[in-house]
Amino acid sequence: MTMTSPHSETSRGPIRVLLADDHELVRDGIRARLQKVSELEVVGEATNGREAVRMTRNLKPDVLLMDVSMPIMNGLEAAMEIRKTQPDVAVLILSVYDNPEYVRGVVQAGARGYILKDISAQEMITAITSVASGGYFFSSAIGPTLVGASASAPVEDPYGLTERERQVLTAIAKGQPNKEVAAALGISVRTVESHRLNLREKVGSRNAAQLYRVAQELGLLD
Amino acid sequence: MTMTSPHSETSRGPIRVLLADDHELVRDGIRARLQKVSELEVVGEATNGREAVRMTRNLKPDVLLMDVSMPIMNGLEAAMEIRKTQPDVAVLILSVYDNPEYVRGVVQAGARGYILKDISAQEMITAITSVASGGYFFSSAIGPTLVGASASAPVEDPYGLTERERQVLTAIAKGQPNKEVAAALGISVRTVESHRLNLREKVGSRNAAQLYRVAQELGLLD
DNA sequence: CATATTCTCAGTAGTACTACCGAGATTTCC
DNA sequence: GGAAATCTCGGTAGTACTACTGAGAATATG
Repeated sequence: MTMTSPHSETSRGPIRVLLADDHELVRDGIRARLQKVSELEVVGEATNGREAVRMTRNLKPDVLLMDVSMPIMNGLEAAMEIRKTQPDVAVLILSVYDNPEYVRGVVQAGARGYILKDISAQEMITAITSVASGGYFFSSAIGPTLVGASASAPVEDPYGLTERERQVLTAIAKGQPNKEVAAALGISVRTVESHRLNLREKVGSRNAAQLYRVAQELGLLD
Repeated sequence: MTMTSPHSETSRGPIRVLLADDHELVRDGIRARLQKVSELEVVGEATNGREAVRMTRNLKPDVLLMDVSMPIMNGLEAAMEIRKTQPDVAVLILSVYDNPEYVRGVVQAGARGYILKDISAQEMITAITSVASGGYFFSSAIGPTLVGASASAPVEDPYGLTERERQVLTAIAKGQPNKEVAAALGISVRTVESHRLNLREKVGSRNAAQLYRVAQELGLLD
């Protein structure tokens, strides 16, 4: 609700950007891109999270463009630290993962945006401008996960569940007791129990309460 | 994953914007704001959702800046229609509600952004540029709800749970059996059972599997 | 101070789930 | 054709959860 004095490039000169990435090549690439635009100014480069936090304190940039995976302190930890100590700095997370399980955590960590490394120069500039002026920006590929749903890609099943097991899991997650699941699938209660046992084994949960989590994780509940 | 040919103002002239709001005053205000920027061009104005859909088809704007509440067809319905028929058009939703229960629905409806009417001119321009270039944009006030959790406001508990009940629910959702919950809270198993019973009664669930859902809904699991 | 709510705990009984074991039928794959 | 996986079902036993009733103690609430 409370705005943290967003940057407005029409009023206060160029947007000051601090880069944080452990790969020099990437930093050079970003710098090359941003140099072409007069509204943006790269004021420093950090090679890990801790350095990013320290440099943010000293340089007071408008935007911190930061990779997630870095040695010593990763981007998420750094983002959390900065939210606490330097809330005026807009953190824009850069990641290679277009399977963005992270997005939720990223926003919770206080970041103002999440962009992928395959983003175009134009989009990157737009993203920086967006977060600098007080908004949240996300790459287009991120969209579906913003609403929690797994959307198009039904999530690569990390547990190796069979089709039948998924059916049973879905029913269980809806709160149906074994008896009803059995009736719904036209099999015996014992069979459902078997599936249930296998399910818990495969996903490593101790009881029914946990199965809901897995069902949701697998996107079986939309 | 698939990009829908995002607009890039460096390559193809001004961003073509279609306005949709049932209040002329608001449209005039937006138009006045956008006119000051050469990269933006207002190509038309609609006064309701149906008109917005039709004009989108004819004018093929890059961005449709649309109010949520409009007569005949509201912004959400229009957004869904446009996603189906004109997926290349980026829909940016304008709303007065800073209590953004809508955000989830807005994104699901296919919109690429959600901004509040108290937004500054600069931010509005940034938002339009953002969605035009393929990203998602959200006003800063929207942030907390992006992650589902209510962040600052601990979610209005719709069930009227007591503090103790929330503690028990949290433990149950983590998969702990009653015995462990009892030990963790320093009470007897019977008491935990009582709480559990009351919980299921209050939230209307039949078994443990469902309780996880509620715990998550209440934001007890972060 | 009376009332209500919350939190605590117990008895009793029934239902549901968990944990093993084994095993036949079917399909898939090499 | 044999191996492997899947789906099916049963026995037995123990643990966990559900359902209902009742009730004392502490804490708000009026």
